[in-house]
Amino acid sequence: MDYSRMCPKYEHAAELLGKKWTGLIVRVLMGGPKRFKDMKEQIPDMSDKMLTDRMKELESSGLVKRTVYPEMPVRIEYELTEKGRDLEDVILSIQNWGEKWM
Amino acid sequence: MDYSRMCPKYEHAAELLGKKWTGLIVRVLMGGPKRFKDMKEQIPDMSDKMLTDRMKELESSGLVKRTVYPEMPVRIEYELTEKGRDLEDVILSIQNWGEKWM
DNA sequence: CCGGATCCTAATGGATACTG
DNA sequence: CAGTATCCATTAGGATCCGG
Repeated sequence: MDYSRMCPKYEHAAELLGKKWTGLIVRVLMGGPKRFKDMKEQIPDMSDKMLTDRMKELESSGLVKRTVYPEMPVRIEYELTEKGRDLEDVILSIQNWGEKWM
Repeated sequence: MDYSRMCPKYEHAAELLGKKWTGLIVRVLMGGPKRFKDMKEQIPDMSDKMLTDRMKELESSGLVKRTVYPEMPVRIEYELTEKGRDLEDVILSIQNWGEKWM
């Protein structure tokens, strides 16, 4: 049995979730669509670069949808896709474990 | 609302699980106590150093218990603690999500 | 058998300043 | 408002050799 080749999907998912800020960002988006500045307000310890980097990752992983509203000034909203919303169970189970043991 | 200070336990847990090999190691140990060489066999892509580093982390985090049997040659076994075994739900929920979406 | 020690590279995290 | 760009420090990951 070779676990390193057995569970690539698991590994990929875990590495995604384990990156710093990712879980917090997903949690914020669980509250509905948000703008860049909204997220900065709710996670003030995170730098602009980190937020930008993570949003790009989340978008390219299909967890988040980015919509540009061509107003003036331009408005951009981020919202979870179904794939992203489906993470809720995972996040709750990590949360429960963390509360119990950390 | 400041999420970055709200969820330190969640963050810590997620970063632990997100590190490479950690999930696989815990999965292997779910099958019962294992020796160093057993784990290398089941996760052959992982280097000795990675296994050593992860086992130390897991031990100092209280997920794994290390027992030395003073035989000749010395035998060392690693097994999950209750804290470690309690991760099963978390791992399964990541697994389910990964299978569905990745 | 079970690592430890060393060395190296790549990836990540972050501070700061700037822009359409 | 919603990012870029730059630079720097730290960490993670890994190859290889060594030792009780």
